[in-house]
Amino acid sequence: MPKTYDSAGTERRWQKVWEKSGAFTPDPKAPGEPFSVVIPPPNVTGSLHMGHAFNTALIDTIVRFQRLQGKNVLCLPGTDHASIAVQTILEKQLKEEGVTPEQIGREQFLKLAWAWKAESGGRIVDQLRRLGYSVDWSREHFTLDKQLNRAVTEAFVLLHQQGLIYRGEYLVNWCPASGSAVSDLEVEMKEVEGHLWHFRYPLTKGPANDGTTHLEVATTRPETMLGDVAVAVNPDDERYSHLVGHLLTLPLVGREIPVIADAHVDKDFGTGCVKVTPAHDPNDFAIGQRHDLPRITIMDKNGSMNDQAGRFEGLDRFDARKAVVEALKEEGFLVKVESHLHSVPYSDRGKVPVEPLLSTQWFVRMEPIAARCRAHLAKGEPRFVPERWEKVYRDWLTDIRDWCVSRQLWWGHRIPAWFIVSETKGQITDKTPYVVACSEADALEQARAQFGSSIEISQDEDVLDTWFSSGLWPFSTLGWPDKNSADLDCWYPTSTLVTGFDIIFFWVARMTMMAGTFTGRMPFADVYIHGLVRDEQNRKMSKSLGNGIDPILLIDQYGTDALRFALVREVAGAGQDIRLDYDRKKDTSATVEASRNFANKLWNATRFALINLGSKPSEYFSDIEPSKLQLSDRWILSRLTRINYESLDKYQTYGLGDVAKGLYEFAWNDFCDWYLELIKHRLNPIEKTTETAFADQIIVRKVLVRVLSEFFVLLHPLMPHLTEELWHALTGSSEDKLLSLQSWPKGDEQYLDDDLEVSFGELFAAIRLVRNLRAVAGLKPSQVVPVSFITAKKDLAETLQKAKSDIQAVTKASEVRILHPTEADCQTSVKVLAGVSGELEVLLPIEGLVDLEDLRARLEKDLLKAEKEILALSSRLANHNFAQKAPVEVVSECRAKLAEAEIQAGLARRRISDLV
RNA sequence: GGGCGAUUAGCUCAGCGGUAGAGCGCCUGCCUUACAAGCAGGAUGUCCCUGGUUCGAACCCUGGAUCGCCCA
Repeated sequence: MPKTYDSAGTERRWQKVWEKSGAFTPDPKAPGEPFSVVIPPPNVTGSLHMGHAFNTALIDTIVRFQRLQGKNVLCLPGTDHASIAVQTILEKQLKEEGVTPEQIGREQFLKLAWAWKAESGGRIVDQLRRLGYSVDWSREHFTLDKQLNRAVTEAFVLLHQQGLIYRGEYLVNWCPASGSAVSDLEVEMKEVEGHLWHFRYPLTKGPANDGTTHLEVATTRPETMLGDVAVAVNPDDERYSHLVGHLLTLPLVGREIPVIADAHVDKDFGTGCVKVTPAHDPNDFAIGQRHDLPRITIMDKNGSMNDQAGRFEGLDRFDARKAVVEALKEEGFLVKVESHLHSVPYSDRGKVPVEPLLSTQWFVRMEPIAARCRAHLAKGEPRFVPERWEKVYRDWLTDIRDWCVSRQLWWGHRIPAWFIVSETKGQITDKTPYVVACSEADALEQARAQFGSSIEISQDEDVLDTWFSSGLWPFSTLGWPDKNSADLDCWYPTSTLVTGFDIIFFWVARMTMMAGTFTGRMPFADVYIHGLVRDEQNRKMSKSLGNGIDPILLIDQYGTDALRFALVREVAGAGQDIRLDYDRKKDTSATVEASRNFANKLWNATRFALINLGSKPSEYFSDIEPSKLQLSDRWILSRLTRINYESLDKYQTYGLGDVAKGLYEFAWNDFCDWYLELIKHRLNPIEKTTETAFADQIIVRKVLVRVLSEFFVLLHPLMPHLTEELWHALTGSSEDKLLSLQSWPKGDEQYLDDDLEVSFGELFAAIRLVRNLRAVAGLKPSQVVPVSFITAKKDLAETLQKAKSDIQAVTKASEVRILHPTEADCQTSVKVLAGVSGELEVLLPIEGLVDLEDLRARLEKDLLKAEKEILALSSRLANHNFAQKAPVEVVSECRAKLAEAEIQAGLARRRISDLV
């Protein structure tokens, strides 16, 4: 074995072996409780980012753990077609070539899109493989593949049959950049420093009774005044109530518009007069509905002014704003301009302000669907981890709005609706009748039944929101709508969904709604919500900021296992964002490097074991006879059992960060730093020939392989490649026997020993003290000196006595003596180096080498600490309330501590006076 | 406007009623035949502020500050 672990070669090799073995391709008929996870399908928009790596690390850890529990585990992979994102990329590419999508046509465009999918999707799938994802690639799906298209079509038709889909003219969020409607969720509100313009709208029939000649309105969007159809005031606003019903003349346009009263107008905002533009503002749209006002659209779908805008026709919406303000100013209607901070809706994808635009779209009626989810949630379905996200989810379901599902794009699931165009002279208008069907043939049949045989139909040009297909993901990928799918029977509902909080509404809620509607069940039992990976400045990683950290770069440098371990280890506070440190100049990450070092540590610990196991390591995988164990063996076996139980518990309750931390500490501190050091002298006994030394060598080898081989199972979900490699190296198993498919070790309860672990804590403190004194004395590692331990504590003395040879080895002692304070020789040695730990004194009899002042300072520090503790403890005990009200065990513990501190102080004092 | 989260060592974070921890960084000494990606030893904190509950608060409750997020 080489001295350092080669992650790259090892990882690649096991990834191939795993995939070839079919270990992760489960059989629905196999025994074992089913456990299933569908992965959040990454968009085929480029390459994997750190968020995917994080999500993958968590899912794969869970899934591999469940496999070790003997479950029949399916982890189903796939990718998402991401309509808008992909279409945007392609359009940009075409634009560079000077071509528009319209010029090449739908068919050709889709060919390009599929080519893009093949390339980008392929790259992403390769990257998922490099993360060591133990998914079943034979069941891979793409949200736009045939099977899923069938599911989407079926779902749309069923929703339509149930009256949950409707088509209508509404104000939608129009993204001029992508040329499509987007849903409410795809709109992001941004605080923008804008202006509030005040205009004067004159009364049409001259001054009113009180002499009023005009009303003053305030707006943040002056260009929309071209589409104004009224001015609204609050009915309780005495300033204007007498004017309600009067007509105003709209400047620049000349249209006569009424003054109306509407309770939703805020009297205190601006002038209390609101211009009403139903076709361009959601609030105004509502006012328009209440007052039966006309809707005048003044913009086209590119965001420029249409023929309703008169002389402003053709101007882009932002240029039109300037022009309208200028014109109003020239004609004397502009009163004033104020700075004004307000929220502007931006398109998530297009990164431009969304335009509320009147258009005919398809909608899903959400309330009845959401109500079903709320009923499930009341029964705890699904269960959110951490719990607090449940409220977020419930609140959204409670105040839900209908979902605009049509997108004016080509890349996506085409809406299965056909217009009977012959009814409207070959044109598709808002009034054209339509049928919804699973196929064109069905549609034609339906249409003929309704409208006669000589009709012509034409399919809707639009596609569905990508999330519509993602919403079906947990069951469409398992075979729905097929009635008899073995996969669906076995693995649906799925066990756990793991995803970021940022898509609870987009995805989690859509899946529960779709699943509730089509399967009558919630699609997963648990939802494990994690945070986002942020950059070193705590910023969200994003393409536009260019602050993403490429996981592959870190994998190349430190290995997949190191990256995975680092990510999971940081996640202890579940649901919290994690910040990954990163040096952009050097492309290094100290956090991941630390995990890489951990991997290397384990590599070397195994290497050490193999060096010391002789020619046939496999001989030591046999039962351990407890009677032959030494104290340190019992101690490490106790620790092993404990970490086994703790890890099991934490894995099951999604405490993955705790598992990682616990295993790290066990391996590095308990096993490497202590146990391996304690047994070195037994593995290489000086008197190799004696019977007892030989027998002891065998037992220690057995313990060594037991601890390591079990530990590899416990760690395997977190560092799959490394553990698979080391487990094979240690056990000598052939490649067709995989650690990935082993069982979780049940843990040997007989070794759990609290008292032993406590006394080993004291033992370690004593050893540290010796080392410390050696450092003070400036002793070279090679110099051996005798060491005396003096204590009145019986059990501690016993432990020390039993571990005497171990202590001698790790303290480089020529001789170890364990003495009771009454024994004379400890009193007489004046020229010694002494230290105090708890109720234990340590003496190193060496002369001349010591800096006495250094030692005095040390002892005085010890004394001070002890005295401080005595003060704190005794004053607490002096408090009657404490003695009376605190639990007895706390009080007695306090007394014990005080006694110990007093002994310690006494020892320190005496040693100081001995120094002279 | 409503809600959620965070605030602990220089940095990243654990701890969530019994008097403060880890990793990294830092200081000192070591190439001690598993590992210098390492070993041994060491230093480091008004646990954001404010009241309160309690024998006892980093932890629970009031109020506030700062930062971040979600929904209107």
